[in-house]
Amino acid sequence: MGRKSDAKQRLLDAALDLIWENSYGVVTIDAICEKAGVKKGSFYYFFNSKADLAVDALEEEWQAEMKPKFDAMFSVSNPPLERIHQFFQSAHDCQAEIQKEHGQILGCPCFSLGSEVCTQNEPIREKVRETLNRLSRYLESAIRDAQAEGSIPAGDANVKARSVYALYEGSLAQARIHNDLDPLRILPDAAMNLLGVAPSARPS
Amino acid sequence: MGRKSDAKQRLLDAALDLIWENSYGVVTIDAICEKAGVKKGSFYYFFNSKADLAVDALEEEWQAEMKPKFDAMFSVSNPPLERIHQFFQSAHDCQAEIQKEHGQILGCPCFSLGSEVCTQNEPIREKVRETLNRLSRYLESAIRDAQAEGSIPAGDANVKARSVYALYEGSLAQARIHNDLDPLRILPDAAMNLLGVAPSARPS
DNA sequence: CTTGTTGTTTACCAAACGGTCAACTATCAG
DNA sequence: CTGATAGTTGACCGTTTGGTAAACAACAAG
Repeated sequence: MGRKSDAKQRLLDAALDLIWENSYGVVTIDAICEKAGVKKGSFYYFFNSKADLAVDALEEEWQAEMKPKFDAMFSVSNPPLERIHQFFQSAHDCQAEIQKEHGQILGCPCFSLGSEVCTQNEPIREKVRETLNRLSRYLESAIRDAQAEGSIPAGDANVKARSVYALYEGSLAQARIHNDLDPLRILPDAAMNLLGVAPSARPS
Repeated sequence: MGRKSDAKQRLLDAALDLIWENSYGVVTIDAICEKAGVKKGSFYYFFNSKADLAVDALEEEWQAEMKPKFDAMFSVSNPPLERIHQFFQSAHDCQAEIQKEHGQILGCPCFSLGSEVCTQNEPIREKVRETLNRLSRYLESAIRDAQAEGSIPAGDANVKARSVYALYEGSLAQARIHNDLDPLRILPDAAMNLLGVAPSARPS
């Protein structure tokens, strides 16, 4: 019934790319349409506004890219400290690859977008919050497991997870601002310090 | 010789306020002029562009607000751990006050602005870098002093400072996104954990 | 083949935007 | 008083922007 098209998907991809590389405010609907190879009339057939598109793009990105990746990375079949370490290592490796391609470290699209528009657009803010919370929960669970096996001192796992997560996002943003991988190189060690893991007990 | 005016200062103040509360990209020159009570012709008498104004506003903010504050806070007459603790405590207190006034936590204007425009405007990026480095140096010096007096484990003070600073900025941005003081409440403790300070040896 | 549904295109509009300019005004030095 | 200097104003321009609407094209089910 009716015509088929991948224009909506192309719009989602183009929008995320442009916003990630630049910023939400500076990316125009016209620019998204041009990058996606879609006329503006079609844009408004699929979405009501740029904010609408952004919310959908964030959800898409989580479902298609991030969730599968984190499900694998935080698999319970890995030792908890290994999961956490892998998480930070992967942040470094991903951004290194992005820097090779774009000549620029781009950081975390969700966090950058959230910090930019959280005072201006409630739906986007809510979607960002949701995504960040989902991510933080992976850390929290791994921390709890690490505590259970005794490789991390006791204490509120939720609080610890949010601290570690703040360190993570802060390091990513710093890397973006300086276009320098260094903050991400020292990140795994800093995270272990923050969690109180003895240097001798750390994954490589 | 000639006419006197505080229009330039009013423009700087208005721009910083608007960008801080919203974002760089969404704030128009017209809006800045209106808030400052200045006609657009005068704007272009003082500045060449919005980016120009932003660079000047950042420098102004550093010289007039931040530098004096940090010079006092990181005074060598305070014990080093006290300085660091006070730094994080003040982050909480400042944002609490802002939240009372604006109904919204605004975070660090320099970091938010930097993360937003660093891929689009080199002069702003450079000024942000400079400001962030200046700030990080206060931490680095305090950490070095703390190590010298033995209240913090040894290790590269610069690396430690940048980790702590990433935690700081990440927590501020998180507080902004969630409009929640919680990340800042747990920040002082997290910083002490990150620095490896024994719970018994911490400032109140 | 027809008909309803889904998607595409083009042209268009009004508002907002960045930026310019020439005329005007206040102030101070001599 | 007279310039020169520093700052102000309002009108204006071309472009970009978000947003609309109506005609058109592909497709599938009956």
